[in-house]
Amino acid sequence: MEAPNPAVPWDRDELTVGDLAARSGVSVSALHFYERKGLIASRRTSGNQRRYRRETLRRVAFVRVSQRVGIPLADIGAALDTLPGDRTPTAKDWRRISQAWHDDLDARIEQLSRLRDHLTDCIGCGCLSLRRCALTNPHDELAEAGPGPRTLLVDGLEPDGA
Amino acid sequence: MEAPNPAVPWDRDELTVGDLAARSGVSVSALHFYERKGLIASRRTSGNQRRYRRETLRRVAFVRVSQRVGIPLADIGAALDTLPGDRTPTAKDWRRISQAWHDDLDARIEQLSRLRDHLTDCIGCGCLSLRRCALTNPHDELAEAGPGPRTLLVDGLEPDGA
DNA sequence: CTTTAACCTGAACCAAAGTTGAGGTCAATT
DNA sequence: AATTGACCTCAACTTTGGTTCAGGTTAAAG
Repeated sequence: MEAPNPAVPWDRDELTVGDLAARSGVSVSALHFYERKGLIASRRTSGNQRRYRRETLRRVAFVRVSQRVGIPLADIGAALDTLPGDRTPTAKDWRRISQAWHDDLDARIEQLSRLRDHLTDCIGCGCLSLRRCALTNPHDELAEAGPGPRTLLVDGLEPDGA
Repeated sequence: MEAPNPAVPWDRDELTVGDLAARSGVSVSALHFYERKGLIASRRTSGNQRRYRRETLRRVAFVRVSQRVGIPLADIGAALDTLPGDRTPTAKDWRRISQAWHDDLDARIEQLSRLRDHLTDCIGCGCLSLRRCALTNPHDELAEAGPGPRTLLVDGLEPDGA
């Protein structure tokens, strides 16, 4: 049993979407979604079913790890696009694209730490006064993405009876 | 000029939505939105226009600061709901509810730091192997909110030719 | 008194990251 | 051959934090 059978319609090195879901822990619908977004790819059987290369497992793992780091799917896709298309990515390839996330994490940790320290100041002085508090004043840009809701304008506020 | 005029239709301690927008830096549409969500409140003039108490400025400032910290509006609203309804909140009140964000930031910074260090491990070993890598294995729960995409299940993966 | 700026409501729309459901096909087992 | 479970597509729906638009009212200034 389990002898290599060249007649099976798909190499047992290929995974069905259900296999991939079970082994990656990602739902089938999410895998379809990732594929629509170009994060993973499949070939189709004669019956139009997806077959994934084993390598895809690693890609999905990378996607999930990256999401935990807080990277949006679009950026993850861009990183995956820098992997070589002509050969299976090596450990070195993965190391390279992971390094970007590491740097990103460093930066975000530092921003959050600064934010926390400012918050401590503000708690200390009890202010939350728009004019004085650095927190309301995002001169250091943080989270300035998306359809922005205007910048905070902050002057002329102090005589706040409340 | 500027003598206290008791006949003006609204106390100059009240702000129109435009005033509040200008002074807080938040758009009018966002203020409407915050009001629908119960984060701020207004009285209405006879002509159905909003008038905000000056105190509202501080609430809006708190909302924006909290958003920078990464707190969702619903949680901000819940925090604001713990402020006294019968009197104007004091500096001590603001300090109290800000403290929660500080603790939250601390926790998130620590989680991100752990994540970064795990990532360093994984970069070091080049693995991203689902079985070995702690990153893919969110036993320490992080970002497990929302309609969750199942937990990662991770065993039986190693013989990955890719 | 008229004009204009600011205000009102409600509905529709945006992105992200999927989920859910309907209606239909494929494949493996009995 | 029939059944069952896994698969397919497409469309609609979810949440968060708003923005934009249409159509109509109010208020302040000239």
